Amino acid sequence: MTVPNPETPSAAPAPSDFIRDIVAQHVAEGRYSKIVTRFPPEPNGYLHIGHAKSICLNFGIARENNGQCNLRMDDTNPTKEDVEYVESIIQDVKWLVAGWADHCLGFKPKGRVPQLQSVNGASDYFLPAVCPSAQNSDELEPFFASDYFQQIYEYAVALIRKGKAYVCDLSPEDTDKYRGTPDTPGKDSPYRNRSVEENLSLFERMKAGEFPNGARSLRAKINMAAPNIWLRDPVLYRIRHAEHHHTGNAWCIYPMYDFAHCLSDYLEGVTHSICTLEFEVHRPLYDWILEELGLARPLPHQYEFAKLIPTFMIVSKRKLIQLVDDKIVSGWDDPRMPTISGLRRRGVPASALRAFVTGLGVTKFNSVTDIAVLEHAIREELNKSALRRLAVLRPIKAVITNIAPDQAIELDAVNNPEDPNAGSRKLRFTRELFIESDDFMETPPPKYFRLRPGGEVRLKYAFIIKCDEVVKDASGKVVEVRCSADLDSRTGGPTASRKVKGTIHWVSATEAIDAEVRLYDRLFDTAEPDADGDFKKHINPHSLEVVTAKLEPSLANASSDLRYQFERLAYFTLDPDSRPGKPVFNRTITLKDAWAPPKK
RNA sequence: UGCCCGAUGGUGUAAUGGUAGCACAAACGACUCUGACUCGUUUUGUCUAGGUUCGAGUCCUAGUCGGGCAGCCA
Repeated sequence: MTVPNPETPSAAPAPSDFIRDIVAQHVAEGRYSKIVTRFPPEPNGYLHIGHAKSICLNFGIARENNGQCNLRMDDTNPTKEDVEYVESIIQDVKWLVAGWADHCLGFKPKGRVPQLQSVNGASDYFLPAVCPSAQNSDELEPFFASDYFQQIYEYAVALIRKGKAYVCDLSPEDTDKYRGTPDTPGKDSPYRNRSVEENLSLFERMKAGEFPNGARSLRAKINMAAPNIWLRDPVLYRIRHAEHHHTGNAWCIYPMYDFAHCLSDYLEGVTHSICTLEFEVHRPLYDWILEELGLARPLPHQYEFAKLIPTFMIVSKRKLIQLVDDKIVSGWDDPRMPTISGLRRRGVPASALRAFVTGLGVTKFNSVTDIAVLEHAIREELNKSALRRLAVLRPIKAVITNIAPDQAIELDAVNNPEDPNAGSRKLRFTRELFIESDDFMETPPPKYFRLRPGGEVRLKYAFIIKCDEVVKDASGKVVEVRCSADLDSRTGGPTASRKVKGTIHWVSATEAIDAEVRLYDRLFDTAEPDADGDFKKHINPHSLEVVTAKLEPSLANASSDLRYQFERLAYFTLDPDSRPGKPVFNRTITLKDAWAPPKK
């Protein structure tokens, strides 16, 4: 059975942007034998919605060009990284890409490191990818920059031999001072002109662990007066006596991002290295390193785009960590978090996330994306796929006085009006019901077309009822409404077509099940929570409200693989906290509500 | 007063020298056994000043405004 995939090129035009234009041109020129991109997170936090944009760009380009996109841990800083993050990243990427670009997901055999090969007579390291959908993925793993430490070390030695790198004894503080500022040139390190032999020996001793952290570094010898700060003899290697999550204690010197990244791209045969705008000024260094090394195969090139900044969210790993550590949220996967795992738990389908980010486009303009665009993408997807169910979040009792206490009337209810194949189910109508407290008002404002004393309303899939009597408790609060049903008005009945303005949802009080329902809302109450640098001041106090709701009985068998629309309310998904007989539902997003009750 | 990048409705984005279009948002209306969905209508835009050209959002020059860069972070 093949279901038309709305994301296939035939159904929707492939996205176009300045990076895809460049790739298309390279394909036309036959510049590379295969288009290879990569998604290279540092495992020092969970992936968030901003990463989703990068993932969709990199995997999208791979997919559109029969290429591949390698997942690579950019793990060159042992003091900040952890396997917990490695595992969450793998899970999140697989989830986002599943059924869309998993055939392009580049992994490698476990433990495999770059192999020496001969290219045009030159020896050359290379580590090709395999794509897991075609292989046994238990034997595969993502790429790790740390798997290349030996090769990267050898490249450093090659640079030293060329006189293009030197060991510097300046302390980190002095290195800063010598660097100058953006508008004043730096000055040469006193160690800049050491002999190749001395550099080789010192670098070897750095590797052997003879020096403490910070005592020496390996630096590229470029130009201390360069207008671009990153060309002022940047540090290539630093000493870090620390255990690494992937390489253990094998190394005490670790390459810096700039040195490791371009070489990792090269080793994997990456053709297009796509990153965010802040790396633009690093590009000359990226190119310098690869060019100086005289490598055998075609070189990768770096392209930059503007990252995603959504309103009502913060997208900074450092700040996200604070939300977790300060227990403002329950964890990285709290459904209010902008993390991929949070969005997943919230009930956002991967396809909606993909549709959202691809609809954004790719440019170099620093923009702010209205959260409404994300919400629209979620509703659009869920409207097509969610099963409709009846549920009452804040119940008040409605007694239908002309139904006998032991009577139960079976009714048909459509599962999804947008999808005829979703079928229908039976609902049982009884004398005692619950209706939404919002759906009854004793003294309603104008244009309120729900239930009121003496008024009529249709109960969805059932009868038109009339409110005859209102029962209040001692404090005057309405606790029950007593109504009579027009028994001819059920679907298909003689008076079914009677015009009644309002239709409300209901559940049988005698048959409904209880469930914990978590009503999530935006985590922040202002569009740009970090604009004043103090995002914690702007936490929305109503970002989570928990209610015990009354659900139609079929929801006892809800599946965590499915999405539900509680009619007239919102979309929901089952939370992993659910236990047999004790379901927990998360509100993904409300339905749009064009009715604005008059404000007092 | 260094270097790099950018600027199109409220927001995001398209137009690759030839009618400024699309989406979201907003407003109004139609439909409705979901005040949902769907459909229709409407409002709002090329940063400024020069120049090239028959013709400029697009090319050139200058300016203005915004972002990035001074980690042995990535």
